[in-house]
Amino acid sequence: MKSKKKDTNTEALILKAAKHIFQQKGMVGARMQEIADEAGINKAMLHYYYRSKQLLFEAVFKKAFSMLAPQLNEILNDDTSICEKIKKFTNNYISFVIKYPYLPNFIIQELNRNPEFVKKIIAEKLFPNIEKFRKQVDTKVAEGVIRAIKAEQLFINIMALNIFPFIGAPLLKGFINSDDKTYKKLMEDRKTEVADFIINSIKIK
Amino acid sequence: MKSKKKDTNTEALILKAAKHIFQQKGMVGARMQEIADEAGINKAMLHYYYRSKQLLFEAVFKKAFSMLAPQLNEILNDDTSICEKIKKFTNNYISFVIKYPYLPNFIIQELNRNPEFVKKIIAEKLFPNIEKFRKQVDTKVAEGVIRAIKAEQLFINIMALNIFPFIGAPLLKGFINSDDKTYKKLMEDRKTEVADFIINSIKIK
DNA sequence: ACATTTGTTAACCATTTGGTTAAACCATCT
DNA sequence: AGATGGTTTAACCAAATGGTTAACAAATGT
Repeated sequence: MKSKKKDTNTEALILKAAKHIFQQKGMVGARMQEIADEAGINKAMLHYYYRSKQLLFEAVFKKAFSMLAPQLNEILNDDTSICEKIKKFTNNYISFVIKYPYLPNFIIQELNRNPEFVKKIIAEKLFPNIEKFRKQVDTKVAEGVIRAIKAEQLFINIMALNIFPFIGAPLLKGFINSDDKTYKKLMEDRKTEVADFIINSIKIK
Repeated sequence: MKSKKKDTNTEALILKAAKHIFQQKGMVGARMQEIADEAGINKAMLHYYYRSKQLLFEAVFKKAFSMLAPQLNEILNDDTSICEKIKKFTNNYISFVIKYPYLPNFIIQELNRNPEFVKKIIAEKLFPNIEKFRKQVDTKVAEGVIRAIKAEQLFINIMALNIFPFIGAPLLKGFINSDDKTYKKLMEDRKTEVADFIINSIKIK
């Protein structure tokens, strides 16, 4: 495609700035000029490297999604027991989101804005699949190890308990009357609390 | 009092159209012209009745929030037992959201865009409070009726399990490979499934 | 009946926004 | 050195957008 020189890679610089702005303000709220300013370069460069706002956005979105997807593979395509997976996943996922707090909200907000985008991503194989997890759950239910529950519902519950507290943070902070520090502590506690909650619910004692 | 002008209340017409557009596209994505078109009136009327986009938006947001808040009072300020509350709330809330599917996403998206808004709403007393619920949970934990869990965490879990499946629908539909009809069936099932899931987790048997 | 207030409209305005252009810049090759 | 070709910049543009204005229409009060 293009050259080899340059130690300051403008293309990567743009992507980094775009990631920051897009994840904070969303596709419609972000301004090309603001991205250029953040990258410290001329606005025309954005179009030189990425042609349009839409294409720049898609580059950012795909990169964000490709960071999130592997986290989910942990629960969908791992070979350990269900309880182990849940423990490992909740612990790792919450650490992950504390590190990248804008990520889940960004992805979900943009998917809601444009649901057709999902098909595009599935077509590019970035999407993990639930099949393996479903079989494992069905088997364990049949064996009587966990109580009767549909794999889909269990999966939705796991996602909800892990993801929502971050997306709904402003709302939840209002209800439970806590400042940022207190809330962050609650999230830290959830690294084990969530797994316990789920396992307590499904495990037959 | 009765006349052509008055039996079609323009102010209410605007609010209805604004609700529709804002909830679908958010504050930044919505266009004043589009709202005017949807209401079938001149754009200047929007400013005549609501002065600015910001004020029109706030009117819509407050109305939306005041619809959601009473739902939550059911779990925070009701006098029945915890299990009863959870059952009643999940059933009612899911029915409510199936009826107004854009509402939770709208509120959460806008609160994330502008977290200071929370203070404004709290100041206007639209916000339910967790205090009563906290006392009830603490008591029941002490009595040994439910297992040890912090009221805040239980509350977050209840919110997450009820709200997230709607906000994260596009994402979840992708993972579990289901079309709109199948997904809606899953949501219907959750009216009882969610309560069972929670109660199984906290009740001491 | 007429004046005043309230409601409504089309045309207009200033600013912002995504996107383009033409010229300049700069590293490399001959 | 000069030509070459990718890279960068300032200036520019057309469309869109939130908001305003002035004139007009419909009610209402006196």
